[in-house]
Amino acid sequence: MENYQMFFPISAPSTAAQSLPLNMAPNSQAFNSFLGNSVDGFLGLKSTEDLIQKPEAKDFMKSSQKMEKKIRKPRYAFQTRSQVDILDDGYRWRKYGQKAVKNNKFPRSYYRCTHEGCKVKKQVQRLTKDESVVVTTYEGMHTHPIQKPTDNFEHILSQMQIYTPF
DNA sequence: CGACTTTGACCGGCGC
DNA sequence: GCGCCGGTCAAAGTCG
Repeated sequence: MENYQMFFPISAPSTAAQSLPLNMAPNSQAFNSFLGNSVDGFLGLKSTEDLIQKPEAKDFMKSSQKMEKKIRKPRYAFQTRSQVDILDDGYRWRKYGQKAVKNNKFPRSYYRCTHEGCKVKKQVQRLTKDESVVVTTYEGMHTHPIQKPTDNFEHILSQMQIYTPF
């Protein structure tokens, strides 16, 4: 259970970031325990894998984007306690939208990775229940190295204000 | 001047 | 079929 810290898609020291294909979905037994109310700091993590696939049979002429086989989108949600919405994970994000969320007075922000050919998206939103909690939902995987001058892990942790109960 | 935000419009899916 | 809703586009604005 203490291995969840490697699930952060952030610029962990050197190799950890590259070997982070976010493949924690298969045996996600352990993650269910996160979904309850856990300690402060890292509040939860869940993957919504198969619920996302759309029936896009008729979208075959959506020419602008090549649809590569069946597009199933695994999404991974991280809940962190942070004062700021922008959790700098080492990648560069371009904001492309913002919408109000029902039952939530805070808006949700939509970001896309700016790397060429990288179609990773993420959404950031806060909980109405507890406005100090930020939910970041990642969609897709990065297939390229981190673009920023790598921050070290501790800097990021302090930025996210995570602590572990160990 | 390039990179990124902002923000209303637009669009497709879905429920009624 | 219509209207709501969640997600995306894109033009204009902002910032370093």
